[in-house]
Amino acid sequence: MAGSAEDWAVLDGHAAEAAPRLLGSLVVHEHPVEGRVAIRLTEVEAYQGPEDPGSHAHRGRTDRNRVMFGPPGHLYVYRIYGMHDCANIVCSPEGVGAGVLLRAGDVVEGLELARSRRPGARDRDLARGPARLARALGLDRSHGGTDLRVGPVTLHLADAPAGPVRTGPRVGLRLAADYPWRFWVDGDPTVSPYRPAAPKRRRP
DNA sequence: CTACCGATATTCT
DNA sequence: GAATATCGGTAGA
Repeated sequence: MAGSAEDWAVLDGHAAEAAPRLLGSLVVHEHPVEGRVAIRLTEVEAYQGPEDPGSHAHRGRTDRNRVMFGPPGHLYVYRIYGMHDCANIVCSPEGVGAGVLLRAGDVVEGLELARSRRPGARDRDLARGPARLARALGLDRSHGGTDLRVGPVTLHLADAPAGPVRTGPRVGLRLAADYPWRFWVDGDPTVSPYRPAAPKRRRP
């Protein structure tokens, strides 16, 4: 496993400081029968517990978010809009609920397998968006709570991102949309397109 | 490339 | 009962 103990300490502080450090890092899922897919992260978002109205952890511990209140360096997977799963890395000391959402990346190993999991998608779209990334990697809610030092899902921290890092508002949030806690590698084609939060639907 | 729209069920009030 | 850390299709510039 790459990354010294000192490197992993970055996951034990504030999510907004850990997030840019995750860019360029590798997330690997070794599936027992299907095989291995590795993704180099190009876009992430920080969600910092109680001080962040946009975080699932803002109102305290629940059944869904309890993993975020556990030890850092574990996987938090949630379902959104009733159909998609998205993966986060817990980035806070035990007892504090915070994490970093894996928004996009580049498939650097297991291209064939990733393609088979995302039929019809162009290669650069395989992991372009949080639910797409989770799907290309073969992740679902059953992987919630995975220790990323142990597997089958592992994190390999990079020394530095593959290019200059940019910062801006997060995607799809109505609450706290102005927090500049989205981080991405500037100019990378796998970074997801920006979409503002869906406006409140008119009542019938 | 951007913009809009509908599908979907889990989660929390 | 309402909201949602999204995506794929279609339309248009």
